[in-house]
Amino acid sequence: MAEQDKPSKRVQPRIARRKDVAELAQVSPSTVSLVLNNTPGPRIPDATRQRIIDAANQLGYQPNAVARALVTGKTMTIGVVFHYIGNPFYDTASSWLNGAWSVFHPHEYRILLGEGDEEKPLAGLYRQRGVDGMLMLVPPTSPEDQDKELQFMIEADFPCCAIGARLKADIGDYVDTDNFGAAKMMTEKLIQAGHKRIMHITGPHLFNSSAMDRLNGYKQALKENGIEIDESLIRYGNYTGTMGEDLLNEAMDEGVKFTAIFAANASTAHFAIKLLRKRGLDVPKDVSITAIDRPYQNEPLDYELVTYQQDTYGIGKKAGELLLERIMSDEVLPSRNCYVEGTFIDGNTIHPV
Amino acid sequence: MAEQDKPSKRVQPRIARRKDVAELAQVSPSTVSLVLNNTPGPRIPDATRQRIIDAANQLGYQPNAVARALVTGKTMTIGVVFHYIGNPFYDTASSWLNGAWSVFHPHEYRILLGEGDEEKPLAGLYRQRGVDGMLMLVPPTSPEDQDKELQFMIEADFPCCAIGARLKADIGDYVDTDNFGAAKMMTEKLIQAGHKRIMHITGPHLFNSSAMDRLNGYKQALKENGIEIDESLIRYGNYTGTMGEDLLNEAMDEGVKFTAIFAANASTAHFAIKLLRKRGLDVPKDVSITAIDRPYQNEPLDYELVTYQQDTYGIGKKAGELLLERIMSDEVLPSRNCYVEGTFIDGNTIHPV
DNA sequence: CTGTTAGCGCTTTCAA
DNA sequence: TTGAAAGCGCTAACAG
Repeated sequence: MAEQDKPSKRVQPRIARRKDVAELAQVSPSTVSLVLNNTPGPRIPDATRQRIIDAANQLGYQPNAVARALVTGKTMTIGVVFHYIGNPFYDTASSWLNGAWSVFHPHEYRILLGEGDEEKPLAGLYRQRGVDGMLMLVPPTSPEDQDKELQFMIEADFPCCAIGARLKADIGDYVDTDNFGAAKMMTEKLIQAGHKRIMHITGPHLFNSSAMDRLNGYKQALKENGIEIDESLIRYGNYTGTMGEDLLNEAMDEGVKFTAIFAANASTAHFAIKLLRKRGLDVPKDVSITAIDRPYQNEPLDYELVTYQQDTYGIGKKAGELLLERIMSDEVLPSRNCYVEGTFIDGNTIHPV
Repeated sequence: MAEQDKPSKRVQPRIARRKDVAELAQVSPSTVSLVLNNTPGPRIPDATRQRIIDAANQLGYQPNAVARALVTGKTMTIGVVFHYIGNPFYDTASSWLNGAWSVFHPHEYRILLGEGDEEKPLAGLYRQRGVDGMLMLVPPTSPEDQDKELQFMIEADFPCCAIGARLKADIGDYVDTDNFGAAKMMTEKLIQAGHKRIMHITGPHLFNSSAMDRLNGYKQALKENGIEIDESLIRYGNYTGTMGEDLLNEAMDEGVKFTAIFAANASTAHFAIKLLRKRGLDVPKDVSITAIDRPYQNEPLDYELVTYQQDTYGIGKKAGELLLERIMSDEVLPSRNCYVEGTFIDGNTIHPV
């Protein structure tokens, strides 16, 4: 009675506690835990066991996760952090999350959405909320951008996994598309069609490892095929279509000659195609184009981009698996880089030279 | 020393506790709380205060949210539940979430992603994880589908807010587009262009209140304009384009005559347009079309749909605000239905009859 | 087999 | 002005 008398205007039907179950089942609270948690050691007779289970059901009892977390030190919560973007949710993020969700949900882990804060993206989730592991979506590539909290977590062997950009070498897990390989492949598609003057419009290669890898894959393809790298053909963009459009416009104004473009992503390719057409060129007759990822596919386009489709769901799933494994393991696992295979999508944006 | 000796192979740099701060600052643990929480009553002298703050900074101390939650009863966590869908994340969900995030984040509330489970979508978040409030995305409309947990929460005056479909009348808050008004408007656009035989391809009106409201808005528009409702013109779909396509195909095979279509959403409209063209009809010359929401706008379409664009970000934000207000308030607030205004988008899919 | 006990880290009276 | 102590609900030894 007395304990219900906190002066609150909300009169809530009290959520059943362990004690309530114990009283109803005529046992002590710890026995309730023993039974409901299926604790291995002690053997509770079936009669008692059943009494407790019935009581729990009757009261709709579910153990308070907060109290449990306090004593076990595990919150059964995975932090998901989106680095350095204003909006924490965007389209591919959904499918990464779906993949991760699919592995965590069955294990009773829940996803807590991170700070989304440039200042302290990790501190809160790790130190305050006590998440059991962390999934970092597109963290910054360069070491100096990786904050002290990350450093602290790494030294603590805290389970974490990066997606979409790797951390410093050999630190934590990393799951992504093989951006190097994909870029190399998509460049080679153009080379195989006879192209030699291939422009590459990059992503933000200084801040994002996927953009860097794609750039390197492009270069490698040229090298292996005896094509000299011409810096005037490399235009440093940032994955946004409008930026890519401007860069291409600039290059064309400069009179740079090229017969093909490998665009770092679909949006860049899309805007490039728009611009080329605006300037009276035909795709692929005059300029062939490949890229990575597809334009949003629910809507019809009047071209079919030759591209490499990332498996974002698969990446999220794999990342979840690695992270879960790391969380489950008592040992400190070595860092793992893991590439999830995507799909080559053929189309009509390549024309033999 | 002894307390570090738990047999774990992970040697973590210990996260600083309140006690550590207290020792470093030469005060008692409770004084640390007093200072760091800015507790109103006691006046700690500035010297002590500063010593504590310095110590906290030096150790990177941040209060353990789990322990705090256990004693305060507030987890500073908002549960977000996606009802009855396999994948908890999808495109519009992102923008709802972004809106909600924008209000919760500054108040230190974090978002915990819900069960996504048809069995017990609410129980875990509410009873186990102890979230302070719940945002329900597209919950089922019909009372019998609203589970017992929801009933329990309602009786407990637990703060919750539905988005995208309302709960039973006058229970909890509800934020959405004014689907009735929007549907009425989009139907009237067709009527104003002289159309009288207007087909409506609905959403899942039995399970989703937005679909139901749109259907009613359509009917109301006809009524107010003296047009008799012809049941053969109402085709009961489920918001998916393919379903809409089949229904339209069926209707046309039956020889139903119509000069316009009000589609319940953009996907339905899109597939309808595709089908009409396939069957040799021109949009809008032969059939005019309006809908609600726009097709994915980053890609070019060869039509511009006359439609009503929902403000999903705004809806999420408003829902967050109502929920936060409810959480903050000691009193039990009355239920509120709140409509967030969208935008009429003109296009070229209406042709005067 | 089951109950008692000692915390997990914190907030919050209440004393000193 | 500060510290001591109780307790949030639970787990996990350890007794009995």
